[in-house]
Amino acid sequence: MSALNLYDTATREVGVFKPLIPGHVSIYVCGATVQSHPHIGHVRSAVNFDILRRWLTWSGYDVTFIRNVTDIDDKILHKAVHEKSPWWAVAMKYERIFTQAFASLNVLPPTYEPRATGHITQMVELMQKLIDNGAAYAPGNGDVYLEVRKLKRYLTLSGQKLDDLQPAADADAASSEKRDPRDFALWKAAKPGDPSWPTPWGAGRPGWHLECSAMAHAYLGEAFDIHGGGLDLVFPHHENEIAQSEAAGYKFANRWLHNAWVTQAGEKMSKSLGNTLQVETILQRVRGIELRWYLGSAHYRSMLEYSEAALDESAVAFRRIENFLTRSVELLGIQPEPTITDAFCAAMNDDLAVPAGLASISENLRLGNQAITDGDKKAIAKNANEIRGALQILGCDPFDTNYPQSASGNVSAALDGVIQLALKERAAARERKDFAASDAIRDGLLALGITIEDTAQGPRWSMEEKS
RNA sequence: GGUCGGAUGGCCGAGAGGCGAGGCAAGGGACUGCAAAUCCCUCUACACGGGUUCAAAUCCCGUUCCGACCUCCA
Repeated sequence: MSALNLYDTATREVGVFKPLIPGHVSIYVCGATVQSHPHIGHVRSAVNFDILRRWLTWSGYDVTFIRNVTDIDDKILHKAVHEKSPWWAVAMKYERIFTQAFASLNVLPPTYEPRATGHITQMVELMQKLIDNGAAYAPGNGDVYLEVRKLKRYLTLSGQKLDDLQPAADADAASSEKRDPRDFALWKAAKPGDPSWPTPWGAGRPGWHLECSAMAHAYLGEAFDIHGGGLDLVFPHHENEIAQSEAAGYKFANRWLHNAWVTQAGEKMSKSLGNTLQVETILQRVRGIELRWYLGSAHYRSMLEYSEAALDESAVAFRRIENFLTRSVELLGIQPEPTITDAFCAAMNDDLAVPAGLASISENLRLGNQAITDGDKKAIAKNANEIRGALQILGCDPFDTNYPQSASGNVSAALDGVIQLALKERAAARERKDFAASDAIRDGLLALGITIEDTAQGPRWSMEEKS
């Protein structure tokens, strides 16, 4: 088996992945700031990292996967005013919606999912360490800032130079206590009415995603293998996490992975552009497993240009695969045993080249369908096993009970009985060449969403499933 | 202004010096009472201009266009 190669944003190169502790992989992924409904860009990120996680697990690693929830920030407070609801109620409401969205796409729950507000103690400890080290300062107004000029390695992830940055909007030095306009707030002094927690420097709340540094350290220690997130987090979010963590003496992340966006008309999906597509909306069009197949099918570092046509096409393609697996179960009487082919393995090991893996699934599908025609049970099983193995890594295994399964036993048995009666009538009509009658039965069933296909093994029926 | 990505056939989408990934659509064929499903065959390509090389979609230089980030976006 080839070794896993992964891209690293810090070096901009694909290289062999070597975990810090053999056999174990620690991952921290920046999760949601729970201030609104998830759009499909959010869940793409989750799907991409879920595929990474499943692949690592399949490869034999023991994976610790931390994905945080940021449940306190300016936007949440803003939303709380807007929704006339306490900030914590807003955060919890959207957290639940995110969790629901992840679950409907079969994104595995993280090993642990820490919330920012549960880690104020760790943040205060981290700030104390930074102040003791001379990297941060508290000017006395309740804020705590990181002094970026003191950091030699600042901005190495994004490859920028401090002096080239456009000055921040709040850079009017007169009103600021900052020593440099580019210094960023680790902690923000409480404004009247805002939630706050006590610290040695005054009551306030977390500033610039201090929580990610604090929580990554709390659960993964001084150093960990992979830090992930969306491409737009590279700067400033991840730069600042690095700055905070390294200035505190931590080694922090060994490797950085960033997923690209879902775009529309070439533009990133974002609230400010008003072009977001909510997960709940898309799930009225396709099932969760189909949305996941669509989002996972592009390479994680490529932009995914959304269109309804592409989504529909992708869903149809998935149903073809699913249909083959269903037929293989009908013909063999057992569910496929997941197997990973060399081709799929090589693709995944090449920086998670899912599109190349999809080509190998296509090959399996072609051979599998051929095998059904030939009645070659051994070949049917082989290809079904290999397809199911690949689908399992992609989180799109139709037999996975995390996805809604078809109707309950006795209802579907009754339905099957009713349809078999109709099919018997149709067979009799065909026998006496009364095709008008036989087609009427088929059309009638089709109108109910039930498709009849005549196969070498006799007629089979299927019903379109809703998510 | 700085940093970083991208442009591939009708469409989607890989590849990163030689052998035209794959899918969808289209056309033809097989099968079928007809459908559906399935299989087989065929077709179309690397934004532009130079250069390096025996060989460039791939490397180099330049150009055009598109996008992202530059202090609370996945």
